[in-house]
Amino acid sequence: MSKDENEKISLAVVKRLPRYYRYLGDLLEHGITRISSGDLSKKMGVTASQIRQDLNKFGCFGQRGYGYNVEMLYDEIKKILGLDREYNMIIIGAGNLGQALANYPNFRKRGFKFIGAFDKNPDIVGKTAGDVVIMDISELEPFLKENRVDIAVLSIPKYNAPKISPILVENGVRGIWNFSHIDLNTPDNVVVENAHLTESVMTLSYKLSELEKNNKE
Amino acid sequence: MSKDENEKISLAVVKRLPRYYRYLGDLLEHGITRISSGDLSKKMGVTASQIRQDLNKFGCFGQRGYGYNVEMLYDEIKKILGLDREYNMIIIGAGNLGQALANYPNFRKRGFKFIGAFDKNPDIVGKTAGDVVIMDISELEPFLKENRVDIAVLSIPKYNAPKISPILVENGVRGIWNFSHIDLNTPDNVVVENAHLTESVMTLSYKLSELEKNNKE
DNA sequence: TTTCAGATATTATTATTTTAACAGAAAAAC
DNA sequence: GTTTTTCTGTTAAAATAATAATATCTGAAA
Repeated sequence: MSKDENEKISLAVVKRLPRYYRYLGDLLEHGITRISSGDLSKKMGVTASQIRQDLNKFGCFGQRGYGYNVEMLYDEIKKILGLDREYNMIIIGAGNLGQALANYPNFRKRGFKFIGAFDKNPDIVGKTAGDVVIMDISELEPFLKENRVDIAVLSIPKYNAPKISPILVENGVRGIWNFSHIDLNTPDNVVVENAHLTESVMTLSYKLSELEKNNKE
Repeated sequence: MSKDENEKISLAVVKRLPRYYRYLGDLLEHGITRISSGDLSKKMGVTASQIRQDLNKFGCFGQRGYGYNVEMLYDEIKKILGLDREYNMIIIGAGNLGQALANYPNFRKRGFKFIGAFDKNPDIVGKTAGDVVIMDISELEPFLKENRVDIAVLSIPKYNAPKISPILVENGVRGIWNFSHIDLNTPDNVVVENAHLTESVMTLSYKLSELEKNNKE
């Protein structure tokens, strides 16, 4: 590797990696074995320079005069993203969204494995979400003590999240995928990725408003 | 307004607005009528400078020596985000995720109104998602010709998305909330907001890997 | 072999974004 | 009232990020 291993990679770069990964997967599916940053940039609508710089942060994966080997690069990004292992996941809040996630088959394919689901609503406790039976939320803590849980999906109303979050943290959960409309306060040894759908749709409505504003002018 | 109306606001700023909006909503709920950028910055964990600069892009909403009036600022951001109107939405792909979104009551509260849902799976056509009956995908085009649809939620497998997207565009849909794992090519008069959950969870697994890497050192 | 186009790694430049600084207006204190 | 403090809008500086430029390496064809 050409770069300082300890150099902190910016989130902007990291957030682009899954997209590269997706495009490389598509290329693989189409049997394309090599690609240059220039060609990839045309496909993706970004500058070739950015692609080269982004990848170069993690190592020298390309070859001058040749480009990048698709399969090799795909595997490298897979490793960088931590997709070369399995994650045990649980769902907290097995409502509509929680169940939708549990039923989504692609997660399992990528190594994200649901091993439990919890809810406080007695009407759905006992039913299944994906492969797992929904347990009562009171069983969460004992479950955590008996099972290694890497990621908790938090899809509960915002006012409940601050109660649940510490239980997760204290029992060894190190990753939280947060769909609740609240910012979690977690210690440094826990990582949170927010998936705030409401904020996403608000961004869309902003863009729509801008569009209409410009049309009127 | 202090600024050039035509100045293009960067997406980075826009993406922060919903979060301000959420915090202001919380303040309102707690009966707090005024707040300074400094106090808000402590709550939100961002710099006061950024808050002032962000807000100032849209107007002079604050008052020296006083701060910001919570309710007034809340309403202003609401307007900026285009949340002071209703949006007619449809769901394309009423699988687990589509149904979860249709059933989420907060959308309606915010003015996002589902008026239709479509799927090609005959097993679910005829069932209801939220308030609407799921129609066969063949009815999409006639539906669009008869109803004003502002936003289409695209939650279908990626290989179907390129077929559907032009139908939406040609029939007047101007906003697409894209959950499909593909980048849509749409003309300038259409806006797309991607909600790529897979990319989000990959970012989480990256963060987890970094965490573990640092622990080992 | 040698040459040369192709393509990267890397450095330099430019643009954007964030943070800091501060003058001045309003509110609060006295 | 007057003074002091608060707190914004705005300008300036610093830090990041994106783009462009370039030196260098590779592989293949002549």
